[in-house]
Amino acid sequence: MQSLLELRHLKTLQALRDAGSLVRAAQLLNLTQSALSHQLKVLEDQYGTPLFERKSLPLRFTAPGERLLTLAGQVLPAVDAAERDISRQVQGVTGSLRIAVECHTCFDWLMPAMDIFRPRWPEVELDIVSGFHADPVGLIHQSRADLAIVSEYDASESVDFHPLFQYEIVAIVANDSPLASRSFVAAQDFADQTLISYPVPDEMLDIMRQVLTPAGIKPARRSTELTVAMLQLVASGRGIAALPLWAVQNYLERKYVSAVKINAQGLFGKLYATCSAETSQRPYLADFVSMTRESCFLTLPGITLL
Amino acid sequence: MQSLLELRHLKTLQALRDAGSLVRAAQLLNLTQSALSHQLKVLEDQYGTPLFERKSLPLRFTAPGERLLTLAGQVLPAVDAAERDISRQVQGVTGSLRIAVECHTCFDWLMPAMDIFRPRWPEVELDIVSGFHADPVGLIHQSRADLAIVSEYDASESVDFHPLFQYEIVAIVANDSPLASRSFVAAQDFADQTLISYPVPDEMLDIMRQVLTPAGIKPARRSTELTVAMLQLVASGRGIAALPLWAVQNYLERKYVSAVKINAQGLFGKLYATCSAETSQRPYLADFVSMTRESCFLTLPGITLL
DNA sequence: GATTAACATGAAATGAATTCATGAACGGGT
DNA sequence: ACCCGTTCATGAATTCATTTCATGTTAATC
Repeated sequence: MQSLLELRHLKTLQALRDAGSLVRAAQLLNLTQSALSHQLKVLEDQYGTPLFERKSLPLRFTAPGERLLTLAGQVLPAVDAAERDISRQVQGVTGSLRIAVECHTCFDWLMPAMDIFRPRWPEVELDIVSGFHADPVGLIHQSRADLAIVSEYDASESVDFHPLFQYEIVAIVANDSPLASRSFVAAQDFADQTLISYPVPDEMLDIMRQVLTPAGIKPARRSTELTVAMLQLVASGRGIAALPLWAVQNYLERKYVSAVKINAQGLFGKLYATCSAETSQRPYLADFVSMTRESCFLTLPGITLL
Repeated sequence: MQSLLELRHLKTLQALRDAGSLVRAAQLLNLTQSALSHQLKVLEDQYGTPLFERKSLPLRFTAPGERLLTLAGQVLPAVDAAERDISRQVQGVTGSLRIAVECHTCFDWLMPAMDIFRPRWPEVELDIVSGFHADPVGLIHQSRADLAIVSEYDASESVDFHPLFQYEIVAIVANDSPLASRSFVAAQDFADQTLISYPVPDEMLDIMRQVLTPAGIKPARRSTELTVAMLQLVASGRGIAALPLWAVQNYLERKYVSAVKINAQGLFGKLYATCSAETSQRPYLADFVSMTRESCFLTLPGITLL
């Protein structure tokens, strides 16, 4: 009758609470739903009590479940802290993490992620390489950045790619637009529209790169830096935009504008963190990547981890 | 590069510190020395640093090793506490643990063990059934005791046995006795001696039961309640005693008396905790047994866990 | 009533931890 | 100095636990 509780179980319980369901928790942990189900069953058998109510949404934990979550809350941060301390003892970690971004919306999740990172690695110089760069990988080679957030995986580059997440990009149209009631829009629907976008080159926009350019369609363009401004233009009938679903969810719920799927299968943007092989070794890099994935998964609605 | 640190590893590290060597730590954990060696190697590879110095005695930990020990010190008690809380939530634990002992020396380790137990299970009524009983198992059947400490394993009894530990029983003789220089003594050597013992029936003394009675030897007896008094009698040449090595270690180091092995293979006393099947289920019972084994192993010199 | 989403479950497969069987290194004793 | 006993390391085999796969069940939704 030995305790077979392990840190793994505590992590599962926390993920379950944070993610709200076994399926989502499993994504967070890079495991299958089945694995978690088995794991929890073992624990419940061991303690002779259920740990959470399966039916209810939101998920509710039983008293023993809550007790284990409390335990996880004391234990897991302590473990994290200890492992970071050891990293410091072994290789005096005093590096830098200068991040280059090529997409505007990235800031929405990058800032919170950086805020979590900073106190965890106080001695790492954390920075954003200002401006939007068409070739962020170049910045890494020139040592002007340590990490770049990019939307394409290119195995041929001599850098490491760390998958982050995937999100759906939807067409944003005025509520009274004829497109608003369509089940999806295709490339041709953009032909006679003004595409409202961020002020970046074509090849940095997923909608151009993945949909319009391949179809040979080059709509009029109008650009602005701010997402709200783009939505204002759309709402007032000046054109159509293509934005991440998570970035506009709030406005959709308030029916400020309408969203339509792009193509029958939908259009998806992917994000990777890329850095030199050397940077990949740094303990804080792995921490940054996994922490970012986690915090994005928990805060951005409708994303999928890669 | 996920953290593969688990509670198991923290337990190993603590056992290593407490036991002072891999071999002893392995006994404490019911594992082989090899298992621990592999476990630690994995950790050291993971962190890229040794965790302790192998050569030095007493064992020394490196800074990262110490850091993990600190972590273990915060984490493991918290885990213990959480699991006890859950036991209470699941089955309101409000039982009793009345312990019957048949051997005098047992008190030496039983008291400290009880002192550790009490704060861990405040709601369990902890007691010693006073007096020495020839048939402690009977007390269990009569519900006059919940747990008995016995020295023989008898599978035919309708009670559960929980092995505790094994210790060597040595013959204690005066320093100037001719027996003192022998490499061991046998049954015949007791024939013309006075056996100094606790005031209990023959069948409760290992030396009688296992050595003298089988050989048909029945020496004169003289008895006293106190171990020191027995040693005093031996030292002044009044006879010979047979006592657990761990109980007399102090006196041997001060050369107050001499110890001699009994028979070529040595004489070993074994101890088991026995209780009803029902009592075995109680969560605090398992805790008492494992805690007792551990505390005895760490404090009594020269014992082996069963 | 079909359809989707979430969880459970048994069997198979994977993978990790442990043991077994050694070998090397160290530290007394004689 | 040389054995002898002890401790730890190591590679291969084994055992054991965890995870996945494939599928079943249930509940909620349109």
